[in-house]
Amino acid sequence: MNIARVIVDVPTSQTNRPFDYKIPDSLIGVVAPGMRVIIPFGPRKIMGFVLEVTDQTSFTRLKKIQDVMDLTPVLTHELIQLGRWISETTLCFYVSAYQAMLPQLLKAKYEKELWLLAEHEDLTEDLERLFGGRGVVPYEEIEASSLSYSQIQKRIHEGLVEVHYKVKGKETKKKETYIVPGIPSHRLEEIYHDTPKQAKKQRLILAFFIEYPDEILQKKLLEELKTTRASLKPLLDKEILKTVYKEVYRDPYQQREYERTTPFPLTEEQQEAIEPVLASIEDKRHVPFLLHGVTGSGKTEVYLQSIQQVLDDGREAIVLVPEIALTPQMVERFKGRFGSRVAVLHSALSAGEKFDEWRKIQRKEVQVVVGARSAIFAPFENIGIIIIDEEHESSYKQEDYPRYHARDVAIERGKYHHCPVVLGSATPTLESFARAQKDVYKLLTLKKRMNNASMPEVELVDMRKELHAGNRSMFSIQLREKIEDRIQKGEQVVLFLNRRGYSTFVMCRDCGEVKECPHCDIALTYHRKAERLKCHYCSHEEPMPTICPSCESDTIRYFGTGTQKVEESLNQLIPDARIIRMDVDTTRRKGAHERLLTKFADKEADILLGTQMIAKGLDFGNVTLVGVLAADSLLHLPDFRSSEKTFQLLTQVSGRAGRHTLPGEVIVQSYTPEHYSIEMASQYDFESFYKKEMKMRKTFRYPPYYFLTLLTVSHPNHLYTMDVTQKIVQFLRDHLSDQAIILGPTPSPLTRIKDRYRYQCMIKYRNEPTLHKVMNRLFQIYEDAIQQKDLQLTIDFQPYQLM
DNA sequence: AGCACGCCGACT
DNA sequence: GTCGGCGTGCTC
Repeated sequence: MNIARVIVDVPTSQTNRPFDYKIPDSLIGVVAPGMRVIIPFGPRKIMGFVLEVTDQTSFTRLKKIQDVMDLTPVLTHELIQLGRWISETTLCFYVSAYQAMLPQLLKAKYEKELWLLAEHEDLTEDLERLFGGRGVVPYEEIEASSLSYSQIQKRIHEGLVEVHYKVKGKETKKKETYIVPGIPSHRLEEIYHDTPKQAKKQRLILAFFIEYPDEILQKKLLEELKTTRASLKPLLDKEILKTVYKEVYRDPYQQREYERTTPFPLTEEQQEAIEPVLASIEDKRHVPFLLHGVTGSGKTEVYLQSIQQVLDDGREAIVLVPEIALTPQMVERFKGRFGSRVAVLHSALSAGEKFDEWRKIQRKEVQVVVGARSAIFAPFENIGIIIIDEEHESSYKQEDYPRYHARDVAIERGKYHHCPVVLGSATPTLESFARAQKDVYKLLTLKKRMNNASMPEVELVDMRKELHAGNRSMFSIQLREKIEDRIQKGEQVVLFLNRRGYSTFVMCRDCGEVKECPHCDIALTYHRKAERLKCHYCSHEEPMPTICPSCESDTIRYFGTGTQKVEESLNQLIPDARIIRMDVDTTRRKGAHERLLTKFADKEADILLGTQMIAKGLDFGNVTLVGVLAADSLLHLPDFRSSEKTFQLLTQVSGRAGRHTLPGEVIVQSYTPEHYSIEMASQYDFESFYKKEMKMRKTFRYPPYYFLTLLTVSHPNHLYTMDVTQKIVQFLRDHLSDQAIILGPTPSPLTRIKDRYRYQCMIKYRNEPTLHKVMNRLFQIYEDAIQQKDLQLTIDFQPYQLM
């Protein structure tokens, strides 16, 4: 067993297969499947993942593994299989799938160095200058020097210098230094007596350890005895004392005290919902559940008690929460119940913090992980339940390579571990609800809110009528009056602005010219603070023009509604309102999100004004009014899910009001209040919406009736892009069944991004068993063009974003 | 990816 | 003739 099968860290189709390596004697028994190793590959050294250890190979001469990067495997047997499944179902490279499962910090980094071989007298003048007395220089320095790479090449051939490759990215654990006695305590006393009186500090330290022979943090010891390392050093040198390094975790939640909660008694409805879940945990049976519960119906308590059962059984739990809802409030609920048995993984953590949380999972020091999408890869080995809260959230689908959906991964893992997967939502996706109707998922329903609270009354306001009545502000009379009323009563208001499709663009009032990004076909967004225009797709930036670049008129202005603008007009309308604005700008700094919410919870403000990020998971008892400023801004996006998204968003936002004892009220402003998604959301009528939307999907042949696959072709040359897309469409027509509907080629909704033209082709199908094979063929056919001509093909099976 | 090998044009 | 352009193929 001295041969390792390794996936190399070179994401190309030619290297997307295992390579065999010999395990050197010194590493036999150390190298194990799931470990990262450093291997020679061609002339360089790179990282690789060990898939398996065998004694078979079809090669006569194997290179040796140079070193291991981990002492324990970073991928479990299950994750190795899962990675293969991901790469095959999403068409990505094996390495990319494995990389996606690990924290960023474990990604290998490469460095090249130039090593001097020759003696000084043999050096050419150019090398003398480059090295300047040193033996090694970073490869990048060549660029900065007057030497060209070809000259260096020559020197390498002459044997004067050599290129060395370094792989970085070993585990970086944060360590703390502890001091312990290196000898038994009776000997300490002897030494104490033998130590001369003038060595005052040394005697002090010895006396300390005679009294407390336990290990102590070096920093603490020095502080306590008011001394420095200088007096510690001789004792360490004589091995009377020893240093011990201990790994410490960068725990962002370490400082915080969580109030412990105990299970609440469940309502009858909750009891009914939890029983099948508990049963499947007990029977170790994989059952996918869809928990459809209205906002405030106590889904979380069902999760918590299911997890409790899993922990009592000695198993582990994964809870996925949308990034945006991973608020301190949410974390608190899990930490409050399970304390230090919980690890939290989300994007606001630093790379080091993420790694440390991951380490706790790997070492089985925690049994529960609460996290965003990528937490689905938590390296647990004995999973008892996987929960996906807010199942409908689009953030569970990764939008770049590998394009996996956390829900699919969860179900795949659930099958492996024979455990239930619970998908929870107040507004499930049509896909999931349809599966529940067909009994693919088992449906559990919570119809009542906790504490018998009623759903807040929703009032639709037709903004067209407001406009005709002469109200040109963005607040209807009703909304404005209600806000004033709540402020007077000392109650709080949440105002929601859906920013997408409502960004502030710049237009000339004279000629109608809209300022667009020179690299992307999209309007630039005006940023007030910097007085600049920015592109949200590439990072292009330019100053706000004072005159129109096309007609030189000075009437160029910005339009649209941002949270800043809403805040301003709110200030004018109700001057004594205290407003907290939450958007990307005000929450960028670490912890800002939490600070603002705490402020609001402490009633230091009357109004919380924000975008998407305030739609989820917030729970403030004093909020009795929710205002939605522009309900239909999502509705007009070129996306077949726009109605569904509108319905979901309105339902979620409405759920923010009246969660406790005070009754809540919601005002929804819209220019199309008669649209079924808005009307049905205002009545909390999911079933009717589901039926109506399903009909639409059937008519237009969209999911869940049809599967979709989106193929995007991009290249800097417009004609070439169109041409390739056309050929691809033809190829697909020739190779897929005549049941498949192939749409295209069409320009992508964003036709040009970063100076690349983008065309797409959409495939709608019900059953195409050869689809993956055909797509693979397609990649093979265009492999050369992709490598050499800068062509890009992206394939997204079951896309969420159609852009 | 990154590198070597190899075959063509334009220069000391 | 040779230096250097980049198309082609390989990495256990």
